[in-house]
Amino acid sequence: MQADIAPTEPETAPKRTRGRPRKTMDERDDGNRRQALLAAAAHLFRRKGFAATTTRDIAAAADMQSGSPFYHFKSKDALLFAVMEEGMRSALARQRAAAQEPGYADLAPAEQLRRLVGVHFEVLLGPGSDFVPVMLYESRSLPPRQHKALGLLIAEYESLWLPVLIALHERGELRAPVRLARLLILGALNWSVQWFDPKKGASLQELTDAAMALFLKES
Amino acid sequence: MQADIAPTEPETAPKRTRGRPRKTMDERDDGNRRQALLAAAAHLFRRKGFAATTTRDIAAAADMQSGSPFYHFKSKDALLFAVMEEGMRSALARQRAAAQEPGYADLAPAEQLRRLVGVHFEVLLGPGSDFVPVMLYESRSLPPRQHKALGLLIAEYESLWLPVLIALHERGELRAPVRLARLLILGALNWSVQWFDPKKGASLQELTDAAMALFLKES
DNA sequence: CCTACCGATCGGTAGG
DNA sequence: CCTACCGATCGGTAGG
Repeated sequence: MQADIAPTEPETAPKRTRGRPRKTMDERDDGNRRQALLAAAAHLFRRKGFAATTTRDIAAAADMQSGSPFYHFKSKDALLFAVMEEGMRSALARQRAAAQEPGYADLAPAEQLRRLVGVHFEVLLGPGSDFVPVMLYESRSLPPRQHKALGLLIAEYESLWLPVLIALHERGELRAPVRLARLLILGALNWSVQWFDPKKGASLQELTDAAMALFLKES
Repeated sequence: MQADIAPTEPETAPKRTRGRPRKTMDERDDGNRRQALLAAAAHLFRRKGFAATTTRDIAAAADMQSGSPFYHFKSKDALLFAVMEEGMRSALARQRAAAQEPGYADLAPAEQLRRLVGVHFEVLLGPGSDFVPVMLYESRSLPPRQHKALGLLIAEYESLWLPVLIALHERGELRAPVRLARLLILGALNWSVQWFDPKKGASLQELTDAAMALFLKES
């Protein structure tokens, strides 16, 4: 997802033994400093929350000085919004890609739901998954205007689930009312951000299986 | 908890027409100022988050001056912990009361789960339900020591669910692995804090029904 | 509990 | 992007 042209580091003299690596030319000219800021912000916002994270924290994590984030982003709010927007666009793209794989349309609804759930867990818990969790847990920190803009993307994402849930409901494999079911199901998945530990416990595959077993009558 | 020997307030003339009501004798002597602070803090922490809430905000909401909260609580952290602890103790007490109603032990496991779910929704979304949501969504703001203390109460609360889920699993009414099922189920319920609107949409009863229909094979 | 206040920190900016 | 800096705000305290 992220371009990561890792340069060699031509430091002529090894001056430092602690601290993060100093920026080299390659890194600087790259125009990827904005991405570095986004990734640092996403990580810190997820770990400490938006309000408790300092723009100085973010700058340091991206190896910059305290004022430099404002060269790339107008404000701290703008950084938050950019993180969330990137998270949602990426999530949407991944779900759409999964739905466009050959043969997807012929799958049984239960199998289609399994794909949705699996991709959702990956987006929430897989590698590089800081962006969407920030979106989920910090949206109240957004100014109203941007909150509304985000809402459109969220609605789009949720709309991907509806036809599948309707089909399952019609077949009797999902008994709860469809719209409430969607809220409850997404809640069950989203909450995993709070407790999932990649270093121990279940794998994403096991999680997906458990969710399917929990929600569906037959599968 | 704190002695509160409040003097009478000999205002000879009514000077104000705006602003929240001035404390009267009854309110002041009460020793309930601490409770007022707790309720105000819970409300604001839930709405804006812990870090984004100012001790000045809280003081104003409890009709005090900016320094006064620190007469009742050692620090802002202490206030947060008190909110969370009260929330968990109340939730535990309500679940235990529900489990002690006559005939509860003879209920089918599905019916016992329904009680657990119903009380859980009330604790999260019913009147005066600011305390537990704060606990759910702000626990990362707690210092480690208090985070651990809270963890004990949470474990106690979760332990109430296990026997019921095990019984359901044995009967084939719950197919997912019990521990994962508990995490997913509580997640589905807890997430309702994000979207539930008491003024429109489903009632708590409908929510409970939908959750039961979603999770259980027969009921 | 209020008054008056302090030291630290924070988001953001000018100017290069 | 860095340097140097500002104004505002914040948690907390002394002293009554």
